[in-house]
Amino acid sequence: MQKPFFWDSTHVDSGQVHPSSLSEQLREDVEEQIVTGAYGPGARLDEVELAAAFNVSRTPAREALIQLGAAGFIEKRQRKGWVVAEIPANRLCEMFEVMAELEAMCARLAARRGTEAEHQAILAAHEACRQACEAKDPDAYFRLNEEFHFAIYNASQNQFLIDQARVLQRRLRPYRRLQLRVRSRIGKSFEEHEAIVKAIMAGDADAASALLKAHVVVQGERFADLVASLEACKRAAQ
Amino acid sequence: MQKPFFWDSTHVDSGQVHPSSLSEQLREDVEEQIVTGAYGPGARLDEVELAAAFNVSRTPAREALIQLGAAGFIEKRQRKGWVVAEIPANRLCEMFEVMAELEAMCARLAARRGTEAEHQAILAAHEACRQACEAKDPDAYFRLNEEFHFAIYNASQNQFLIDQARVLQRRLRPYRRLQLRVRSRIGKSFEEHEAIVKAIMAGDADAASALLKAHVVVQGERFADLVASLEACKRAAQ
DNA sequence: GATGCTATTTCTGTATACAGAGAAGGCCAT
DNA sequence: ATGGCCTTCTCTGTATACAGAAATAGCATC
Repeated sequence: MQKPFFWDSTHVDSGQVHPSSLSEQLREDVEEQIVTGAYGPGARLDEVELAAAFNVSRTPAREALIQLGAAGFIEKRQRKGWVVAEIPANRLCEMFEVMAELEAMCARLAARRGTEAEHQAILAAHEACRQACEAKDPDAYFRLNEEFHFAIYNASQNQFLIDQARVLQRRLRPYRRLQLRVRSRIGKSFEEHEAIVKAIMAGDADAASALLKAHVVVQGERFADLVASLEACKRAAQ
Repeated sequence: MQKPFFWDSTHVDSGQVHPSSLSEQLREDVEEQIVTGAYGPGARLDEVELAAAFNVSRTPAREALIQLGAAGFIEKRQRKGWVVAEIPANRLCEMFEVMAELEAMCARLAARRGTEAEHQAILAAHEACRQACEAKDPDAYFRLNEEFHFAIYNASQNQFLIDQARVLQRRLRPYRRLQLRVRSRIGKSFEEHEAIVKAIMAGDADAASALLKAHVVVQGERFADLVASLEACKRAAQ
């Protein structure tokens, strides 16, 4: 291996306060890989392999895996090491159901007590979505859609809720990405956004909440339709 | 220290599948201490001290702390080690707000799709609460009240929601315990339970949801009233 | 040829050694 | 006496060594 070098200058100068240790660094990197789908569900994460890949010892690798495990991204199978969590379809539906409720809560609070600046941020994110929608750019829409939802979270005036929503959103991210394939969804999605934005701006908390809940739930249901093909793909990939 | 002895027989024979490692064991024990309030907010958790207390090396102690940190129970202060999370009052209010929403969701689903057996379990838990209430036994009520709420979670038919609700309930537990001191609260709480149970049994999802939300929110508000004294107590204890 | 027993290897949890960075405390100078 | 600097000590992150248990494979026996 090598002498413990602690963080080299490539990391200290980043704007982030975070990555003060190799384990943190590793956790972030691997989490990103999982969230973007680079490590698919069921992928093995061997601690010694991981350590070798990052040129560190087993200790930080282990610590990173432990953290990812605690966050639910990976799970430890007895005597089989860590694997990226394979969330069964029904569990995913449950997660979408909860996500819908959290987002609905965000929308309600955003309508009721979001600041003018936060409302403007929602509008701006919405307009960005419009452009991606009109340009029929699914990748851009996927990204901007997330920002739109984040803008709503941010207007809730409840930091804990914001954190929870973002965490769950992140866990669902690799699965939501699948929905890109359903092209017609984008237009529908944008229309729904439009109604949600109107309700929030009008201060109609109940409408905003109901509309956003339906918006997310329909994603979950659309997703459920895709589950079968996902399972098939996964089996084919193995 | 001693030779690595792995789990001694005191742990394997427990019904649990879990505590296959010292770090797990440690995590559970320390979490329990935090949740019951034995380690109050701000308490330092030194990894070498902890290791010594459990007669293990730093490694499992570290791993336990990392897990607790990932779960939000403790936080790492730079150059100051781990301390039990000191959740500011406003953050706690936010957490109660989210808790209320999750529980309301549980109640709605319990009313809508809880099984007969699950409804009976709710009734049974409610009756147990009644006895503790009539016996004016705050400790028993505190415990049975939790079971009542758990019974509602369990009737939601959404395992992910159940898990999330339990996790958040657990994080809030040390703070809810404070409310024991407000004696008059117990009778009120029981009355609210009564209404909630009626709504769930009647299948009135909206009423069940609204009532449970109000029930939790009021706890949060009551709690907020206590915050000042808590802060005072904490400072006095230091 | 199949099955069971044993030996070896691998895997994972734990202990320990080590090194660098901060903090603390003492010393010198002004 | 006080402020700045240097020395030491502690604290924490990382590497590595080690040991026990399970998996695997090879061998022998039926």
